Amino acid sequence: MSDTRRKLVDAGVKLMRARGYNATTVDLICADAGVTKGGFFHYFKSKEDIAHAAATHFFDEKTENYEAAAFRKLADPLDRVFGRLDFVKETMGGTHHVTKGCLIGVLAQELAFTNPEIRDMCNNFFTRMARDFTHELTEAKAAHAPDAKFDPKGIAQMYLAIVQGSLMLAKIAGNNDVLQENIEMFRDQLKIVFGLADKAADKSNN
Amino acid sequence: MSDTRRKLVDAGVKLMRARGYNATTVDLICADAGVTKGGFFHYFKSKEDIAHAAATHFFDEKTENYEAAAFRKLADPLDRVFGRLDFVKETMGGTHHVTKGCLIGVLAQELAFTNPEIRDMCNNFFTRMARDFTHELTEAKAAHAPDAKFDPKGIAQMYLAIVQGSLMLAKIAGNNDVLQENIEMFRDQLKIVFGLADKAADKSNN
DNA sequence: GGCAACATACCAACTAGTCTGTATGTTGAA
DNA sequence: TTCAACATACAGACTAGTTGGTATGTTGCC
Repeated sequence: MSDTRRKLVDAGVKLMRARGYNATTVDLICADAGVTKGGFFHYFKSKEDIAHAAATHFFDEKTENYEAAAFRKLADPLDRVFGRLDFVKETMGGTHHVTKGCLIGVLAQELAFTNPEIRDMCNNFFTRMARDFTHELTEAKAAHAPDAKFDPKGIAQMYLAIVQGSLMLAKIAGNNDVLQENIEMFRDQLKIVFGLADKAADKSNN
Repeated sequence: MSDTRRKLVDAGVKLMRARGYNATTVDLICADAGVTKGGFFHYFKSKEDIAHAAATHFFDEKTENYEAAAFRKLADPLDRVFGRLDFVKETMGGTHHVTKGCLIGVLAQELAFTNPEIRDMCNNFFTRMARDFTHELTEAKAAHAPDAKFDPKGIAQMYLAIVQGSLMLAKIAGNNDVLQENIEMFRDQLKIVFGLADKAADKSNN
């Protein structure tokens, strides 16, 4: 694919992630990418067009990273479930690296009521994220807790909400502690749900 | 206080909640409030000024609603903890009423990296929300599970993230199911943490 | 020479904020 | 009581700058 197009998409991801959709102007994207307006509109028919491309690229890249991650190759599906949590903790930023947030989340918050196309795209991405985790939870349940009554889909939705909510709070607070702590709490919850915790109340940190 | 000013604040809350900060123009607020530009700039020195006023009004109103809610009068702090969850489920929309989202969350997502003043204000509001719930959890712990090792502050942060994340997902999905389900899952988690669940794995819904 | 891949100049609409004007109080001294 | 002096609460035209998008080049490769 064209190098210019990629530069524009990268700039779009970077800027919209930090500034949202409306505050990211076409000129700003052009400047950041080192491309002129003519170049921009050669590849994208509108600003909304590059938002789609940027979100899709962002999602695809994250998906590829997940597919390629070490935890994906673990034999036991439950190890993959917990491995995912470690992976998120690492990639979404160690304690000293503040998260840049999730582009899908930013677009979703800003455009949910004003741009149906982008809203639907975000909903689609979120649905796919949840579905992916649901599959893994379902396998893990079949292998380790077939009689448990929890709903893998519900857990996956919960996980998505926790990550998205924590990313926002981390962004606002200026550090990743909330994200790290909440993932650990979710891990404890998962352990309980899978019957891996001896004493429930002893598992929370601090 | 001036009726005109209140109309402007109400319009600001309504519009920014739905459209975010940047897509809400001063003219739009004026039109919605039935006030002219001169009137607007008589009461607010800038657009950012009304965003502060709108967010503050939104937060104060929510806070008052919480203070006045029936669950606040329950004698047992643990009843108040669970009562809060019921209250949120009711007020944030029954199944057929789609949430309009949280103004603080919208402003936070959009302006976290571009407007330090508004970011700090949002962080302040979130901190106060978490602190309020932390107090109640601390009391409940002292009364019902003094030996449990869970951290009330961590639980409160988790709750905040779940609510904010779920509100976003509900907005995007166009219905409140995620919010309702996630609050129920959080309730189950709380029960376990407080030692109220007989069998951990049986408590998740569905 | 023809077409893709840009570059440059430009435009109409919009946007936050200003400016001048005016109607309606309020106040305080004669 | 009255009236000048001043304050408050708007109204609405205006401006300087911005924005998404277009129209028209130019350039280099097949």
